[in-house]
Amino acid sequence: MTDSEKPTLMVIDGHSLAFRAFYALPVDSFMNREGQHTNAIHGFISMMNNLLANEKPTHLAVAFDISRYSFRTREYPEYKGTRGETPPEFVGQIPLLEEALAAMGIRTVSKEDYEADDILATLAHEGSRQGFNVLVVSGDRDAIQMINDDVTLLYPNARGVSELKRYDRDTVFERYGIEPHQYPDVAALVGETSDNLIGIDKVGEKTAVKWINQFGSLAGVLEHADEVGGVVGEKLREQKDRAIRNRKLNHLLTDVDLPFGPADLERKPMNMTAVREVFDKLQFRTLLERVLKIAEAEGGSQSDPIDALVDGVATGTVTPPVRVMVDEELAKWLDTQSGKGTKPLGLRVETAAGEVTGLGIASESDSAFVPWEPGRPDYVALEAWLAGEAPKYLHDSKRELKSLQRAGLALSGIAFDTTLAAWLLKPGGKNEDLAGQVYSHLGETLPQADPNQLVPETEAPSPATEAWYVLRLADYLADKLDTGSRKVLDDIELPLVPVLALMETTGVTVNATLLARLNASLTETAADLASRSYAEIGHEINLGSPKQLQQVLFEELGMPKTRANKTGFSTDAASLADLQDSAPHPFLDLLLRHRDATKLKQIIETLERGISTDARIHTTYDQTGTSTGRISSNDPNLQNIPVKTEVGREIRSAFERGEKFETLLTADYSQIEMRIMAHLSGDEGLILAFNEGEDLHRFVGSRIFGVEPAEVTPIMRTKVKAMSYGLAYGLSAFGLSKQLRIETAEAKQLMGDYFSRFGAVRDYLRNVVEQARVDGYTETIFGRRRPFGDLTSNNRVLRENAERAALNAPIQGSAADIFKIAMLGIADDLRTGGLGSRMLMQVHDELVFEVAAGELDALSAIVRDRMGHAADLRVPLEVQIGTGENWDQAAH
DNA sequence: TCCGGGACGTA
DNA sequence: CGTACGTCCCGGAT
Repeated sequence: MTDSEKPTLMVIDGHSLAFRAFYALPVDSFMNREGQHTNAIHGFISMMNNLLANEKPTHLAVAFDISRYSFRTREYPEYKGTRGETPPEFVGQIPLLEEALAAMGIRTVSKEDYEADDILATLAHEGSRQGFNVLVVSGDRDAIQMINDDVTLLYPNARGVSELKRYDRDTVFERYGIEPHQYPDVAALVGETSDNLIGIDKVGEKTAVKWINQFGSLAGVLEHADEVGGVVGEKLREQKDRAIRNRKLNHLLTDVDLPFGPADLERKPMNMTAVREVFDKLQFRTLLERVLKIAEAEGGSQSDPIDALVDGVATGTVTPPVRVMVDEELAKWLDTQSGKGTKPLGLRVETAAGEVTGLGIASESDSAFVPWEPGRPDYVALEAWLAGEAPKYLHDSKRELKSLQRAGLALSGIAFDTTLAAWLLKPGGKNEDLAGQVYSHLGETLPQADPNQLVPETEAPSPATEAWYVLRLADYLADKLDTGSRKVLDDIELPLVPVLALMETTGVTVNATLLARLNASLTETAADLASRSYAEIGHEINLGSPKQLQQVLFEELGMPKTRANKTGFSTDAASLADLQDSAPHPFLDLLLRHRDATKLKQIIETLERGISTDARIHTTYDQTGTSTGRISSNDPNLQNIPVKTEVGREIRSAFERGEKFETLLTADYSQIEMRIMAHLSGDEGLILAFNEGEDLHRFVGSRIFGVEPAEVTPIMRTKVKAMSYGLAYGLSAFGLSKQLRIETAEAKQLMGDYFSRFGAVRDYLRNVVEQARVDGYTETIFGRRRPFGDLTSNNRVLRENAERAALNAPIQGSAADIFKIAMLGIADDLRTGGLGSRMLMQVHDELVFEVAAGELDALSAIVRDRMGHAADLRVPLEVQIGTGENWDQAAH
């Protein structure tokens, strides 16, 4: 067998390489959105990619130390004792690195009481005996002893891990003048500073090598110690115990008992979904591409997920044959499938350019494709089935419903939605399309037509087959849902689908003329502010460029440095306000006002782009857009329309009632999150406050400051308000002091006083986090769960972020539940009451309606009732209602 | 052309 | 060193 025919076993010392990477790459430049440092992971994976591409190992493992303690530290406690505390920025990266490697199909190994190098040596030894080419990748010089004719060492150079130097017998001899197996003898004499192993005084590499060559080995040297003359000879005789101890410690074990051998380390295919997920979390975009490329190259010969994507449905799965059905056959089939006691059917809508072109309908054993052409009379049965209550399982049902609606088809009986179910199970995860869900949940692959190819190599699956997969996914997901989540799905999310769809198609009238006028005026304002800004600093810059602003503020004007961010120093509004205090300059105010004007301009322009031909804006609500249970809005986002400033409210006033409608009506909950806190914490003081119906902040203020409610000053009220709201977010005394621009001590005092009066609130907030740490998730009043993993993380930033999110989740989430329940009730009443008024917008705790002529009182009653009774809490739910020609007027 | 970061609008 | 979002622009990478 020639070398090139031998399999290649690659074994890597994970810790030493990751550590090298950590110091080679700037720690501050590699951080993901959660504040997790990633430089070591990045460097390591980058090196890994190079190794995979260049060395093409057939067998591979990465070894990690479990701890810094091993049998060596037991024998010699000072071993590696010079190493300081592992930097905290490094520690948290190892588990993530292991996760990334696992996704890449790379095995990681470690063993209690042994160092990674021992595992490497054992595997190298075995591999060499079993006929492998062995590549050892390690940043530890002790690894040199493993080198022989079959074993090569790849050792990082001083610059990090991007370049690895190859050491084989010849290179070692050139470099040290000895055989690799003699290296530990040399090292024992010289010592190894990094391991805290002191050598013989006065003996350096040269002397040690000379002796070893002269006497063959350390044993030989010690035997002939008497023959060595001079001061070094004396030292050798005096300190030979050091050398003996060093030699004992730097000997790597080649017989560690491992539960597998080299042959078991054959490379596994990458799990592309997992790779994408992990790399996405780490925000490694370029690396992801490189990994994908490598996976593709590797996938060429063997069957792995990459090939499976091309080859179609994974072997072992038998999809029912697709029957094309129309006319009587379809009617008959639907009849037999959807009678009493029959199971739900999977439904999938096929569209091209937004138009429905066909439907897939599937049972467990049967799948039908129904080509769709509008107006065919023989679709009566289909239309009746779609519009009826017969249960249907869908993927992304709101989208499907809207597609059908555009084709003039009504859809009812949405009994399961795999998108919603997957979201409820993992509300922080990303939305996957059907093929993605099939892959990640069922481990199978749906063939995907490549949209970039005119003649696709692979044919897209029939909607009928897709519908069949929807059924299977639904079974799988339903099984994973706990009863609480299932109830949320059945009682809240699924019924909400048609309600949201209706709001989207209804849209809201926007006065384009008014927006255009506002835009023009803001354009002037912005231009004026810009030129005055330039005059202040003596030249023109792009005021929208934080980078150029930094140049002006901190270099040209020499202002004191603000809060640091990744690109330098912050120029956000809070920082600029601070600067106005410490280094007043007219430029600052002009800049802020310019920002304000351009921001509003942008919002207006985004809205203008969103106006449809019916003069209305149709947003899209994303029912799975948040981790807490809220709905998000996009294209355009109607949940962030300005309200706080005068000009902002002018934008709101462009949202008008539709022509045939009497007025707009807005309804919102007052202080719903605080009420939920009162309910959940059971704090008698807070509950009393709400039941008395008194101004909450005034009530709380009087308790905290020990004055009569009437004596609570506006300043006191502001402080109390900020704190009350902040509590539900996990606000710290420091954060409170910054927000209110008061001393930290005062903020501390304020919080202390608050908690001494409303102690149950503190107990509750604490308890939420503790419970979540135990359970691994938080739960809303209605059983909606949000999982948390990082509550037990060793990384402080991650852990504390998770803690704040966890304490907020039940509060924000319960409010979302309550609000959705209210929406369902209102939609129900509107429908059954046959009202012409319409629900238009949802902004978390506010609803906007269009009131049909003569329905104001009826609608108000419905809204008040449904919102006020959406949940049975220990405090009342207060609803505020306002009306007006436009959204601004309707506010209260 | 794409994408991350900064900034900022809302609840 | 306050939760939850979406969108814009800039500037560097591609």
